[in-house]
Amino acid sequence: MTERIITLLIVDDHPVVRDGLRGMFASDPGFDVLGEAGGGVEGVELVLRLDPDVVLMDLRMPAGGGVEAIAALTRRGARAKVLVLTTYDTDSDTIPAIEAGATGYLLKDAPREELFTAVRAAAEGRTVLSPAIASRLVSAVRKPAVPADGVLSAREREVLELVAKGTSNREIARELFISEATVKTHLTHLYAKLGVKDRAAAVAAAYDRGILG
Amino acid sequence: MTERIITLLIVDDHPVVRDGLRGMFASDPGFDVLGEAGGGVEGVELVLRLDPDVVLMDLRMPAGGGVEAIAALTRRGARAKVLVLTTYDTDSDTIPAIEAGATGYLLKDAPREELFTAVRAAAEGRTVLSPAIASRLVSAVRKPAVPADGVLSAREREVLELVAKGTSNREIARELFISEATVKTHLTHLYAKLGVKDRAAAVAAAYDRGILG
DNA sequence: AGGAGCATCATCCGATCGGTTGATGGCCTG
DNA sequence: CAGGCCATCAACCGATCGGATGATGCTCCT
Repeated sequence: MTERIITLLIVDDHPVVRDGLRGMFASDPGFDVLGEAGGGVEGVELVLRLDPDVVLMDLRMPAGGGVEAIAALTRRGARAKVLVLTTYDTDSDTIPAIEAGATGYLLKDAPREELFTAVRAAAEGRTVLSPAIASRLVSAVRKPAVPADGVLSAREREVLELVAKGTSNREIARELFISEATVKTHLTHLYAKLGVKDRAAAVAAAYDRGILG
Repeated sequence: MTERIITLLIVDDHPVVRDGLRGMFASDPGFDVLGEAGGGVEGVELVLRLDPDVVLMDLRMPAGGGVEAIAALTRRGARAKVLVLTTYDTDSDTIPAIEAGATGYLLKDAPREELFTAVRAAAEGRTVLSPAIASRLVSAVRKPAVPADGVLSAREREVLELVAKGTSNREIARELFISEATVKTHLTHLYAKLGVKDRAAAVAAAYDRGILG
C-alpha cells in the first residue's frame, strides 16, 4: 500500500474550528486540506467539486444540517468518506448520521494523534467510532437485551413466540407438549405482565420491548 | 479514580490461547487472572463463583457456546464485563454476542497494548470494538432504514395499528366510524397481504416489515 | 368505457379466545 | 420451613374472531 497523501474537506460553521483543524492537518505532510465549508449545502457542493478523500463534518450547523449533507452525499454516490466530528456525545443525531452513511464518528476533544489515525482509517473505508458513540450504537442494537426482558418466564416467551407466528392455543399445546389449559394460563400471565388484554397487543408490546424481533 | 487491579477470567477452549493470555496479563501487575475455563458452561460457573471484573470470552467453543454463556451472565445480572476475543471477524455470532450483552469485541490478533487498553476500558464499562466489528455493527444499524411497505392500504394500516393496541373489532369500528363488518373485511384483506392467519401474527409480520414499530 | 383496487356494509356460524376459579408439585430464597 | 414464582392441568362460559359470500359506490388508470 503506497503512502498516499490524504485529501480533506472541512465542514463546520465555526471559523475557529475550521482554522484549528486546518492548522492541525497542515502540520502533517500526509494530509492536504482542499477546502472548507461553513454549512451542509455548501459542503456538499465542495465535495462534489473537489472530490476529497475524507470529509470532516460537523453536525450542528445553521446552513444545511450535517445529517442531511451526509445523506445527500451518500445518495449521489460520492467517493468521499465522511468522518463526523462533533462536540457533544449526547447528540441525538448520532444514529441518524451513521445511518445516513458516515464512515466514522469522533468527538472534537479527541487527541490530535487519534484524529490523524481516524482520518487515515476513514480514508481506507474503515469504521472509526469514539467509545461514547460505540456505546450508543451498541445500545441501539441491543434494544432487545437491556430493557428488562426478565419480566417474562422462559416458558411464557416460548408461548408468545408461537403466538406471534399465528399459532392457535391448541397447536401451541401440541408443539410444547403441554395441555391447552396450560397454554392459556401462560397467556393470561403474560398478558398481565405486559399490561395488555389480548394476544395481538401482547405481540406488539413484546416487539416494542425487544422481547420479540 | 484509584488504579485498582483488574481481575480477569479467561474462557477459551484452546489451552494454548489460555496460556498465552494468562502469560500476557501476568506480566502486568495491573491485572490478576483469577482463573480459566474451557467452555461456556464452566465459564458461567466460574464467573459466578470468582466474580471477576472482566471476562475474556471466546465464541466458538465445543462445551457451551460463548453467546449462550454471555446471555446467561447477563440474565443473572453478573457484575463482570464480557470482552469477546475471537479469531475471525467474519464470525456470524458478532451481533448476537453484542446483543447478548458483551461489553467489547476484539480480534485475537490485536496487539498486546490494545488488548490491555481494551480490558481496562471494559472494566470501566466502556465499549470497545475492533474496527471490523464496528463496521459490522454500523451495517446492522443501517440496514433497517431500507424496508418499504406500501403493501397495505392506509385504512388497513389504521386498523392494524389499533389491533396492535389490543382493540377489539367492535371498538375499532367505533373508533374509525365504520361498521364492525368493514373492520373484519379490512382484516381479512390484510391477513392475505401479510400471509398470516390471525391478528397476532399480523402484528408480528407488521413489526418485522417495519410497518409498525 | 371498463377493470382494478379500495372502502363500505350485512349475515351467519363454527372455532377460538379470554376470564375465572381452583389445584398440584417443583424449585429457590430468606 | 414457609412463602413466592413457576409450570402444569381442569372445566365452564360469554365474548370475540375468522371465513365465506354477496353487494354497493368510489376513484384511478387504461
